[in-house]
Amino acid sequence: MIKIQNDELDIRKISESGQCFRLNKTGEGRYRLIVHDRELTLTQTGQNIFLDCSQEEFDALWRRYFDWDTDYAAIRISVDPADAYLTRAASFGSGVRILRQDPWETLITFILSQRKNIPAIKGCVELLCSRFGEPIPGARAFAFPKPEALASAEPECLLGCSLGYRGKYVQAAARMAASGELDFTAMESLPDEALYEKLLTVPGVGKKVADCTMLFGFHRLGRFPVDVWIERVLTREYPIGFPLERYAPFAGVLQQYIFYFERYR
DNA sequence: AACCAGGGGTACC
DNA sequence: GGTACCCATGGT
Repeated sequence: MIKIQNDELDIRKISESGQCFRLNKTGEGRYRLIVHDRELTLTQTGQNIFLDCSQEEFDALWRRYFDWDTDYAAIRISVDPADAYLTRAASFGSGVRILRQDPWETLITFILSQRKNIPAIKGCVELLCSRFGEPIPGARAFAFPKPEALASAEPECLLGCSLGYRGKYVQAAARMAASGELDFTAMESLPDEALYEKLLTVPGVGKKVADCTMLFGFHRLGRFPVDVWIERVLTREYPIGFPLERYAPFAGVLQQYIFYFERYR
């Protein structure tokens, strides 16, 4: 058990932010996070966050996962003071960070996010993991399935995970990943536009899912996914357009603040 | 460019 | 306990 402190890290807000579907509340101020083959229990009271891991594990894994070295306070301070809406949204969303999730898992979870609400997405993801993922020793939890496991899955079994018409997209993406046609390591080093084009070749991936995969899975902080919530804000608050250029290197962080603000204010 | 896809969550009655 | 409506959309 270790204690960490960071004014710009709010576990509750991140769990509600809709970027990660395996960070869930298990009790008062208590959360469970599953990443790769590890389960982490987090407890937050005010500024203090307790993690049930060693300092070595934190340094080796979680520090990077929580994007510890990005200065979110500086990003919030850079917001144009004349932009009252964005100032309010960034303040309300402070503590939200962009997690460094696994690109493969991010791609699949956002493919199956289409036309689903967040609780429904979480349910689907857990079903997929319990049926196709490896059990995590001593954790009563399952890792996210590997591409091979989903590539060879019986279609009926995928449908049993409430994937609906998304089942065929998930399987096609899994086969592309298993065959090496989608090489996530190689994709890491592609420039934004090339990565975007590559993701759009995956069945079931349009602009929104490609942008979410880039932002949450490849940590391309400049990407600005536009979903129904953001669309409403753009038409209501930014009729002449959102100043994307001004915030180009980290527009995605502001998108997260806006999304969180719109959903929970 | 309008329309459909499968089905679960949720508000409202 | 019905039920109408919504949902971090993409494909046709």
